[in-house]
Amino acid sequence: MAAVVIIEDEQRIRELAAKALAARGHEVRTSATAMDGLQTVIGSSPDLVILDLGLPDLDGMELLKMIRAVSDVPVIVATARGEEPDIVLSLNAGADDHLVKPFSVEQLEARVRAVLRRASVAPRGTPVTIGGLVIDGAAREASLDGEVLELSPKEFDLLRYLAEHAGEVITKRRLLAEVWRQPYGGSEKTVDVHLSWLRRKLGESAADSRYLQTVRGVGIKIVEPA
Amino acid sequence: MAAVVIIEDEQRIRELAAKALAARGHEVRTSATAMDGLQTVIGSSPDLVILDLGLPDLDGMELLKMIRAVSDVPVIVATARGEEPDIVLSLNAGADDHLVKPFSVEQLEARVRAVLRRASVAPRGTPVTIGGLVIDGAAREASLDGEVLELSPKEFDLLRYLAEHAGEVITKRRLLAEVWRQPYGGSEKTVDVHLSWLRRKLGESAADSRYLQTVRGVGIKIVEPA
DNA sequence: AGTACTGTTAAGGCTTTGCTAAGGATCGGG
DNA sequence: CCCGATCCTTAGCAAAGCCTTAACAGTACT
Repeated sequence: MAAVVIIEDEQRIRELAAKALAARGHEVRTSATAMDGLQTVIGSSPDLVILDLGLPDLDGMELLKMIRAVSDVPVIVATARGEEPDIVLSLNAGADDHLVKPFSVEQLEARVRAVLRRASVAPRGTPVTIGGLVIDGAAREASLDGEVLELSPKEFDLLRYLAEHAGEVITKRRLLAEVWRQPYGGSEKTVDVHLSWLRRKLGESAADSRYLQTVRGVGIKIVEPA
Repeated sequence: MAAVVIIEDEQRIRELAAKALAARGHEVRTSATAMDGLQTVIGSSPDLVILDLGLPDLDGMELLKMIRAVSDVPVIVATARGEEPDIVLSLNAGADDHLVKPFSVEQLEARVRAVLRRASVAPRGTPVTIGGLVIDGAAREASLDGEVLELSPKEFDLLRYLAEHAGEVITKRRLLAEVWRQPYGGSEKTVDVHLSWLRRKLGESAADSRYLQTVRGVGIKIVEPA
């Protein structure tokens, strides 16, 4: 299925989670400390990390940032009830989802499934093609009708996300959550601006667009031109 | 069933409501304060929130706005008798329904059922087809006999709602409640106008209609043409 | 014929979106 | 460690599109 690293100091929870995920066919590695966990993440390039923020040897948020510094691997953070404020911080620091302890095995599995599904939509390797548009996630390069586009990082991420959900209307809020990794705050105007830039680089405008279609009152979608 | 968060400072009411909903098979979490409530909502991603507007630590309306800023979760607001003006404000602020305290357990259950049913009707999944009409919720696109229709947001929502209840007569009030999200105020005339536009775009008129059939004195229904 | 309900059209105001520009942050090179 | 370049965000205005209200016309029951 997928390789998962669990970083959690409480033995009971660690083993419970490991067993549950292994039973679902995942390849699980566990670490009881932050330092060991970081090594494991670096060494095994997992598809998913489950990280307890309340580790004894290092503040979990720090570890999260360290992981983020070396990898884009999806991270689900776990906090004890009462530490909820950390959740928002961690999501802003790049976590993909969160669990509040104590959590049920079903909860865990559901979150893992959701995050893996979200992540595996981008099976880094196969470029996405929409009409004359080719988006190569591995090379981080996009081209239109054979011509390479000069996109900024955010522009590329935005285009890729839309392309991976081609034909589907995406709200600006969802883009903020998925592309900007800001599920809560953030201004939707920011998305407008990046969309405008993207349109320009794709050689189109809002009025005359081949790929990027505004759906007023809802959001935006990318479509294959007629 | 569904995960419900109850935010209510009066212990008696809180426990009564929690017990009633738990008995109906819901997974219930409760909070006595606004701040705890917000954390719980963020932390547990519930399917429904029941919110008392008369909280001690923060104006309920503020909390409602904060919840709305981070989530589309349906919210039922509760107010004490005499605070009715707040109801209108709260509905405008994004509440989905309301209860006036003291309320009976039956009242509560009925509202919860109604709101949950409403929310789950739209599991944006596969396109709905009625004769030559195809309504694709994900793409927010409708087509008639293969030709894409240019619909405004409200027109699309209206058509989709009717299509999801094909063959069933829907009152204008129900449309105001479900499509316009205005269970109380709002003019039914508005519905007439949108229906008229919809008919035009479907290439029909009230007299000669294939899909949209008026049922005088009751409402409107969409049918598969003979 | 009267009445209540429905259909249609037009106009005004409001919301949403598009785009430009400026300020500040970040990153890399020197 | 500093400087320059790039990029992201915020702010603001202009334009477009949409929704509601209102007024009037038509239609089916009584």
